[in-house]
Amino acid sequence: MGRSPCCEKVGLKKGRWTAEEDEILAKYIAANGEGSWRSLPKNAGLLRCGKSCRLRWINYLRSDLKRGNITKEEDEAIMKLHATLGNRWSLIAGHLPGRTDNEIKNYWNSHLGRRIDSFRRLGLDGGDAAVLDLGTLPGAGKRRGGRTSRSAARKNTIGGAVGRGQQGVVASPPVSLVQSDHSVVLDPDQNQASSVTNDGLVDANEEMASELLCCTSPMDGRLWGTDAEMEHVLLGPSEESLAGWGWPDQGDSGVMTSSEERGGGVPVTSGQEEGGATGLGVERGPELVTKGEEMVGSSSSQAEKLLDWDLEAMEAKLWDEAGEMWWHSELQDLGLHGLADGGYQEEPLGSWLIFSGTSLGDVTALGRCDKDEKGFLENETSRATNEGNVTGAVGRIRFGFSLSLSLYEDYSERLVRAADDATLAVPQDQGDARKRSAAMNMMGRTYKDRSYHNRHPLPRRLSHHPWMSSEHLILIHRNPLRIDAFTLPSTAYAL
DNA sequence: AACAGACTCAACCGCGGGACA
DNA sequence: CTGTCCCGCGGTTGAGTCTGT
Repeated sequence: MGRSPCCEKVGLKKGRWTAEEDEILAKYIAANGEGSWRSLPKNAGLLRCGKSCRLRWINYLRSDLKRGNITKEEDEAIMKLHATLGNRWSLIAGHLPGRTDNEIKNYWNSHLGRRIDSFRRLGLDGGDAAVLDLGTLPGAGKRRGGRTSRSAARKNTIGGAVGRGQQGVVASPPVSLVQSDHSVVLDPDQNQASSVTNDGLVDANEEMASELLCCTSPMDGRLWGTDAEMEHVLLGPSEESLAGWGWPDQGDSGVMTSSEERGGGVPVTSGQEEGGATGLGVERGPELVTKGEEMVGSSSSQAEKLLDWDLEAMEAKLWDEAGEMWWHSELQDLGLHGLADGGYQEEPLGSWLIFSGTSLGDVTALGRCDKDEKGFLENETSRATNEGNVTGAVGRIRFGFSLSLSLYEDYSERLVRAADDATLAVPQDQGDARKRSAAMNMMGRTYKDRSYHNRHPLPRRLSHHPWMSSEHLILIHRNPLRIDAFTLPSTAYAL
């Protein structure tokens, strides 16, 4: 049976609300209270659908709404909450009094995405300084377009002393997962339960969300504390377990071992910290911090199960024949031809698989790279990860460019990243404005190819890993088999 | 000055789930 | 147990505005 419409649509007004309609709605709710949205328009004399009335009230007319721009504190809170709760805007809004889910959603989709683009990055050589602050580049971080002025003016004139009815504010749950050092350490058993039951998952994440807003320690951003958590990230709610893989005991100190020491690749940490300290207490720029340990071959069969995920299928799409065609097209679209003969050289594929995800498990980054590309790609992946949402990213170095490609978003999103990466490749110390301009202009390219979504579906198996957070990154090394996990300190958000 | 397109954000849409008969 | 109503949520759209060329 088809669903009945929420209201009789014929003859109802749509689109922008007028001041008169706002006044009618506000007066009616002041007199009668919220609720009964279906019957409200008729009773109030509005030619609007009940849903539209509700939306207008919730998002605009309520008297307790904050007016004005998102503050820095709110901005940081949104970042942290999103890392934990994902796109559950209503929950996030519940932690930000006076802000609506719609407002936060819009803010995230515009401001924060832009913010991430100005993310300070680490150098390829693991040196001290960030390579480039995109925020200093032309166009970066610059507000363009929009209707803020008029909108703000309207907001200041509309919505007066109307009462507020019940609203779905989420009460802060008791904190139970946090240790005194402010790092969140989960009991593996609880973690298991949370992975299995959706309810547990929601509760635990909300608890973490509340705690994240309470913490002031530099450890704020840490969500993982145990290898058991990583197991669940990797294996999800599956019955399979990595138990027996022989995870070395790291304790909960957060002290991590540099994968550089084991793998001989580019240092993951920036070099700002001697001795492979955690970096979680460092106040300057974002850093990747290794967390994982070497995997020994005794449990390779289980490891192979892990690697036999749909990751394999995805890899094939990305890197095998079809994938190469795709790369070819991609590069041509970007006008990148690298080699003198107009072609480009296929580099030997490395053995690193990289993936990461936003909170609640949407994988946001997947790729693999050669060992010597690892450091930069990790940075790239971390950036993609911090961009959050459902974006997937595949990074690779070609001709000095690191292309980041979205698996889920449309081509324009991918090209923005690619252009952004190209910008990074521009020698800034030379002040070559022309090259910079060319690189930045690539950001203007837009494509709409939704079919890509259908051709490259995300493996369901990788979805909904409860402890995946935008602050974390996992790398799976095939030979020798090893899994590294990285924690991005919360300072990564402090731009 | 005109234009293209980037950007914001209010509003719409479809769906899921709870309540209830 | 089933069907319906209603609410609320998250994703998406597109009008309006601004900026760069």
